[in-house]
Amino acid sequence: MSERRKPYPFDQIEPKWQAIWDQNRSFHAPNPGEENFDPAKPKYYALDMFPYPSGAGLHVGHPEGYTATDIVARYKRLRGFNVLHPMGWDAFGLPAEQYAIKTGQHPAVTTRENVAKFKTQLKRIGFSYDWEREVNTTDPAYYKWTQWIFLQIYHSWFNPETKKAEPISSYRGDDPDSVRLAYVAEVPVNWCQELGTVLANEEVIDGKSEVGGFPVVRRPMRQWMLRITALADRLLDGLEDLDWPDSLKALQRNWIGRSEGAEIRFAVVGSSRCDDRTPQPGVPTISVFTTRPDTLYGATYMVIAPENPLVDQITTDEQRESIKAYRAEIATKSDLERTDLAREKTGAFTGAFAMNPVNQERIPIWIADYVLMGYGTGAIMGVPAHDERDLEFAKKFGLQIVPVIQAPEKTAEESIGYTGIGTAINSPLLNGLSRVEATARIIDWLEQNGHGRRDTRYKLRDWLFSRQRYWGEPFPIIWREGKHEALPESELPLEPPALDDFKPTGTGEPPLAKAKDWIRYSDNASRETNTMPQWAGSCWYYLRYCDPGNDQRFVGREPEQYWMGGRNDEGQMTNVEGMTKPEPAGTSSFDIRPSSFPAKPGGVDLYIGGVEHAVLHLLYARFWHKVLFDLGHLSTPEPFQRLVNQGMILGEDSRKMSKRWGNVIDPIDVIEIHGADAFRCYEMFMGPLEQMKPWSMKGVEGVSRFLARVWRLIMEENQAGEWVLSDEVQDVDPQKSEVKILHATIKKVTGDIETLSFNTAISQMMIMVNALTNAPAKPLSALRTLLVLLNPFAPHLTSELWQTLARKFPAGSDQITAQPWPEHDERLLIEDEIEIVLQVNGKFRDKITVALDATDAALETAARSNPKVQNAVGEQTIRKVVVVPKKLVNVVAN
RNA sequence: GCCGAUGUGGCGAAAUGGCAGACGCAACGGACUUAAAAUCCGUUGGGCUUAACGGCCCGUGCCGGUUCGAGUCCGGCCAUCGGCACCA
Repeated sequence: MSERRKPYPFDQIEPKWQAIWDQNRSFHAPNPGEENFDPAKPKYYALDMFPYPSGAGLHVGHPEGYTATDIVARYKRLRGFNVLHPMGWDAFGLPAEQYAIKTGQHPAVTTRENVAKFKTQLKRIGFSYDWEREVNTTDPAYYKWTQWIFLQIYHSWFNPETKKAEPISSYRGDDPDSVRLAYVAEVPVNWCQELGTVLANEEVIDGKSEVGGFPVVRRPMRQWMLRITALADRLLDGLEDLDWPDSLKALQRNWIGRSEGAEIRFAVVGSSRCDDRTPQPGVPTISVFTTRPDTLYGATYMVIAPENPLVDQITTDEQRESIKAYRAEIATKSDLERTDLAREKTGAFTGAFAMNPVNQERIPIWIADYVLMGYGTGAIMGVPAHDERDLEFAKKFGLQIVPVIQAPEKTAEESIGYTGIGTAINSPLLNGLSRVEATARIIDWLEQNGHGRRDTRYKLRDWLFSRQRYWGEPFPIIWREGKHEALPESELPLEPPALDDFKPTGTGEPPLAKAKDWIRYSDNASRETNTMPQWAGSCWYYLRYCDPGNDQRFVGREPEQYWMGGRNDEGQMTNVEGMTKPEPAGTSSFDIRPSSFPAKPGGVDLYIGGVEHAVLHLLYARFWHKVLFDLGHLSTPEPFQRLVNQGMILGEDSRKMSKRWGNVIDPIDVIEIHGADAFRCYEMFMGPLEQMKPWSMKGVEGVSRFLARVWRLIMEENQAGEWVLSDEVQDVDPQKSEVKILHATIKKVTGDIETLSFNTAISQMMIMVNALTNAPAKPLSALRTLLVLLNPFAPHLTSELWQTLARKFPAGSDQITAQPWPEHDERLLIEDEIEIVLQVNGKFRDKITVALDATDAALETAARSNPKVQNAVGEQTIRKVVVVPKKLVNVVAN
């Protein structure tokens, strides 16, 4: 077969350089105290979301973010940073186990194979990972520390006074188990029969499992929970100083869902007489949560959730049958049906009445499924005049509607249904007040009279942390006489038992329960049989990278403080004490000087990954990080300072890549044809990183042509068809125009890498290459600078060309990775003559070339005398002339 | 319904409030070649007009506003995508 001629020999140079990088440990980042550690270098931590190594291998979506971080990592190294750029494997979890059940192969085996496959593929793309720091969440040496961190959480509680996680020993109450950050609760969970496990709320989409799309039902079970809600405020407020996309911060805020309002207590009163206002003996008051306490006078009924246990206590004998019927009807409905917004409101009257504490009105108590047991107190006050749902309900059941907020320019009657900001009416204590004033006053009143208090509620639920699966971290917990206790740290890691049959039992009992010997801990104690969810390992992997081999601690203090310790970015290196770099080491391998840099909450300088992890991984990891920070194990309150979501890459047909459409692109196929450098550059040239964009093979060819042009700037084919250094490459001074374009390119590429605008950086380099292509002599200095600029994007090609140049023209080093990043000289960008745009009434008419120092008056004169300007002005009178120095002249006429 | 993105040629996209469409793809024309591929050079938003050089008008989802000047800023719509959704 006649092999299609390659535009340049990437198939030879790419493996060559990958081997050299491996041998030279080119991308190994030394830790403080290690050989070759240079304390004068600032650190930079560029992190990718590590992949789940599936059997399918990489697709083109994976390397998009990876290429972006790799470019930044290589760029920062050239700028003199000590760069941490690691990779690892998030390998516990459902898909491996599902596959194992299907094929009978142990998940450890398939995981090993898949990791090997992924690693080979990643290496072929030429990523500059420090593979000596590779981590794998399924490695006992790794999950030993996942289990250890769980124990730290288990041994902690959230102290509401300090607003911090603290060791449980600081808790003064009598029931520590009720406040632990890891606790056991009998809770209604999302049970998936098909997967044989419970799932987190986040893993359930529209009543179906995110993995597999199987039906999910609610069912009460004993589960491990993590008290993430205790940190809700901290997680919310901590977003403030992070360099994350606003849209992503909004997603997290939304998910946490803080609502501020009041809890109000309503006494249940006797139902026998219509004027009976005495509290029912033995019946507790009903608490409601509302964000609109200012509408309390308009509360004309109450609704409690059908599942609320209070229903049994308050229902009157006359209503018992209809309540029972309604509850039975609700029980048959799925969550999906129940939350169908289009559905008409339903409900039933309990026969009981409550007393509105502010005006002593007797109001009926209903049950209805539009009130959810899981939010607030499972009961609401109905204010039909100023809440859409309540209004709909009140109209349907003929309940009283009293307007208590007057909308601007409307009558009281017209204000029914108004939910905006207005003035309080029909509310003796509040009349005339604005919403803010009324809310403050009624809360004061409630607190003073013992009817309620200020309160904040969250949509966020505690994190359901246990799974009934085999392929996950076992809990380091033992049960003795019905009580849980921590496994001693000395017994970590706790490895799962070797099981031949790891299928789910189907009963909700975890597969680990089958390992009778393993479960038995001692005569009177047995092991916990649940496993942790997949998110556990990914909650802290970025910390392990800092010190992956440490067997004494989950991460050494010094490496953690070095890599995570604030953001030592250049922008901040100049403004404190005139310092440009951390001072050289003293007695320690380096000095930690937290005061030297303005505090940044996050430690990782750049974190790139998919937006699908916005509320799962990114929230969980922040939660663990904050707990570990509070407990004194970490030096920053947030894990990730700067976060970017790469956009999805679609198939050539603009549909989501999937086997179903047959539009999946395999990166290795692309690399076979065009080489890794072209693949990398194309992925970055497609468009803005954050944007969703379709793949185009033609586009790859275009970028490949660009790289071939770079190659041919420097190489030519001799008679024998071999590539040799071109005679046109000469050690001459570049021409003036070439100097200008060179410095413009340095400026553009440098700025664009900092802002991750890789597409425009590449386009500028194309412009420069196009300009050099037909130059009779190719100036060596310009070529060398170009190669350094292009190196982060196309590392193999530029390494090879650099080395080739160095043979004929010896430079400091024949390794391009040892070169400093070039700096542009602003003076070389300035021209002596400058183009001025002439406009008439804002419309472009002509452009003229004038001396750089032309005065405004001279520009105006030139514009007025320009024939095209005169023509456009015609008979009109010139009213005004706007002169923008060095830019344009706009003649205003009419 | 609420929150958040996005809307520019045939396509992917550029554009500190100052020449809209850089760069690339596709298409077309030319050079080289016996020929093709590759490579190099050129044209390429739409319309009107000129024998030609050229000239003129329109154009960044829609409507309005601010401004000497708006793809960009402000207000109101429409469409597409994503997230949340009876959250009190």
